[in-house]
Amino acid sequence: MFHASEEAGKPKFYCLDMFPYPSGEGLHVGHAEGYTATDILSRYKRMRGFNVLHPMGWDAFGLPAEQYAVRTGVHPAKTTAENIATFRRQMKRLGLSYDWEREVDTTDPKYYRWTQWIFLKLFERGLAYVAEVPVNWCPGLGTVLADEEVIDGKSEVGDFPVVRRPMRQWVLKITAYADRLLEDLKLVDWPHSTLEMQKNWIGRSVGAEVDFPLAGAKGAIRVFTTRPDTLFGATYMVLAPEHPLVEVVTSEGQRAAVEAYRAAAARKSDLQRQEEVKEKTGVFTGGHAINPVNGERIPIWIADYVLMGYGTGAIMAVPGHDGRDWEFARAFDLPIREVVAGGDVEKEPFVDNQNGAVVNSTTPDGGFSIDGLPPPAAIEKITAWLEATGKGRKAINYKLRDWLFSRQRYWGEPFPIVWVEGAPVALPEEMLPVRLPETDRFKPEGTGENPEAPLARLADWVQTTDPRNPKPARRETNTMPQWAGSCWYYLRFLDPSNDQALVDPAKERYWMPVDLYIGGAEHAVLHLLYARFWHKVLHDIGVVSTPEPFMKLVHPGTVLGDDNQKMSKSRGNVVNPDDVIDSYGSDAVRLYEMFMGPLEASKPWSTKSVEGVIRFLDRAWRLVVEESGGVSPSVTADRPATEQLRLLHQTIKKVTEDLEALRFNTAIAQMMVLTNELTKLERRPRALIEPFVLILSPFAPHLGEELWRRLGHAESLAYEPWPRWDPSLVVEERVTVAVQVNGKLRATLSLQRDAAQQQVEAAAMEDERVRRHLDGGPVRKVIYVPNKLLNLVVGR
RNA sequence: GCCGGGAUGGCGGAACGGUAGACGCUGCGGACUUAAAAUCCGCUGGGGGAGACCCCGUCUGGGUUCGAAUCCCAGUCCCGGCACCA
Repeated sequence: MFHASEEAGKPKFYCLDMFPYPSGEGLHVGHAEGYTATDILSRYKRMRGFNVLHPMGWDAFGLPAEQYAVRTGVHPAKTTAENIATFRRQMKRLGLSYDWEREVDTTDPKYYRWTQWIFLKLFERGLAYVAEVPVNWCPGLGTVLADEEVIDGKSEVGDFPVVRRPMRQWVLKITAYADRLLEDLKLVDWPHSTLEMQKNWIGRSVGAEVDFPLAGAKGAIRVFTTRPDTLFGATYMVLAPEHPLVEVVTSEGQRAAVEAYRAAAARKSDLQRQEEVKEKTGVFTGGHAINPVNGERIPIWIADYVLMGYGTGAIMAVPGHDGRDWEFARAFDLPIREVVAGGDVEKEPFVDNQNGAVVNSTTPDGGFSIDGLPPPAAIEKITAWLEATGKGRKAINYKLRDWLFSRQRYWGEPFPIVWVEGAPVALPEEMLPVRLPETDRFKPEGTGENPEAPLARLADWVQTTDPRNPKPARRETNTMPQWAGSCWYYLRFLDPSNDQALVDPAKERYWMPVDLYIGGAEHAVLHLLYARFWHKVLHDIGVVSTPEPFMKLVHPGTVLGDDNQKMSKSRGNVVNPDDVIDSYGSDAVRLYEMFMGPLEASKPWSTKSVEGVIRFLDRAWRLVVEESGGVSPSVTADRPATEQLRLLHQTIKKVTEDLEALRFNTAIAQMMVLTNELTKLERRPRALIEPFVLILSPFAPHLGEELWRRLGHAESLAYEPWPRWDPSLVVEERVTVAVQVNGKLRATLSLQRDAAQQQVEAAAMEDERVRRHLDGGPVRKVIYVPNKLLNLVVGR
């Protein structure tokens, strides 16, 4: 019934929900909110003549099913299939009009074959590589985690401690796309906060790289700074503890202290590091470097407030104009020098990079100076000079790191990679999919010292041959993270059973991009950034035609418990949609989800208020059906009165406009107004009732269809044309004009529409409530807004 | 600390710079009923008044304007994100 196919000449509408991880808990009322919104819109768009694609699928690889398997021995595939069945049943019960022929499941080999295929493309293009990288190792989970999966030094899943350690891992070069990921945010209509979060996550900053030659040794320390205007204020340098030059610069006398500090830093968990942010720690290396702008010999320290992963892993410290350097200098009694006037650097760092004037910044030979300039101009001038003299250059840095892409888990996509003599070799496309092998041991048994993925134990599977020749090879035993499958599922919906290509190009061009994407704000940086990255790679290799996948994005607000707290089992305030449907019906759940408040706002669930929307649905039912079940005799073939028609058309207009703007709550309120009026009538013209049933139907499809049938229609209303409103019928003949005296409301007058101003003034002057406040004084000024308001200004 | 978003009756929420509180919940009163439920009708921001009406009111304090919930400035509190990113 809701199958979509490409139809030339019909406008398309791709309406997508973020597909869920099918957890054992089943659907909750938070899911139902977003799904109802897209469903209402899909139904509305169908009636507006759009060719609507509205699919659903399962992000079914994931940790909970695997952990359940570890505990119980039940294969995750089995658990997953059961959970999917539950989700599907609940969705059907809610009347969600998905095209179920397009259902996809990321754990299906026919699906992950193409996930693996995309990985091969990434590998071919050098965007997937293996590296010894410092990773977030989570002993509790026996696996590594991406930065984004670590919250406050603990795993996002399970809340286990996480430590940093170097490990050989697959990494995707998302940083190669940093600029485009940032730039193309201009192309999409997304919530402001999400755009900001992505921008901050990418974290582009413009500055300069400057080389500080070592004193008494070969080489130089390269630093990145956004404040080259403060170069003359650098009084010391700091290397990250892991920085390779630490070996070189450390003096014999300091070696023991430096080694001890490095060892301690390596052992620290992220959590510990964070807790210690308040107090700066560090050790002098004994080495010195030469400040290239003034030839000064400055000491080199190591400290863990400098991170190896950002910039060059080394900084020039300008304590006068940087908060962290200032604290460090105070803690270790290092000199603080003012090079931008405007504050008092003895009391606090002066970090304003817009205002102030550069001072003490002239080369010893007097040949170059930025003194007197405000920081922005100084930055420009000195950067050009650094470049000209070969001491440095303009540079751009990103906070975004490459994406750690391997996990030591069973329940994920295997990599289409084998290892031959220590080198990764891509399997040819024809060998896909690389199926996940069967096992009954799901637990990662790795330790921090010797991480071992569950797949590594399956010797028969691991041992294989080089695809190019008979040489022995070992399979990659890590699996992909859960994000992999969700990076491109919106493309598979377009062509879900194609075994020749990820998606047929003609279908891709027809449906893409996604017109409306609804899903949780918790994916603002993770899923949405990764998916955009893959999409751009697919764009580069010609698989997709659009630069961005999701044009409009909306995050439904969190549905809170009736105690205004986040729903959680421990609080006991979780509402199960199945229960609510049992007692009130699915149309009531749909309607209430939308009536609670604006889609994007967080709002508390109130079962009491569900009864309010039930009353509305009952009233709508009784407009048409009498107690015996037959069509009510009050439904007549009468011509509706003008006033009745006006309210109908006002309602059609408001509901239509509100739907386009996703204001479901106010659309429902307007339909309640109409219902209340129709209820009062003893004779209800069919010409009023039928359009009302049609505009109600996207919200309450079960009720809508039933009423439509009883009104004598054999066909479903799902593809009936959406009612139109007549603009001339919408305007009222009589209007209420507010009369103010000095801006305060004193009276309201009911007048003929478009009355002349003199007429309105005259009527106002006669009104006792107005005259009383005019107090005999002259009317100094009159403001008149036609059909709305008259403001009389009196007094001096 | 930085970034983003909020704050309106007893509650959820409406409101192009122009009648604050639509719609719903709750509560109160009435009709129907032997009675109750359901349903239907009315009232329901605070204060004063017999009433006509009047005063106050959209987090706080200033400002712009004939007129501010709405725009500007300063602040308080709440929610979300980031957090030693040089």
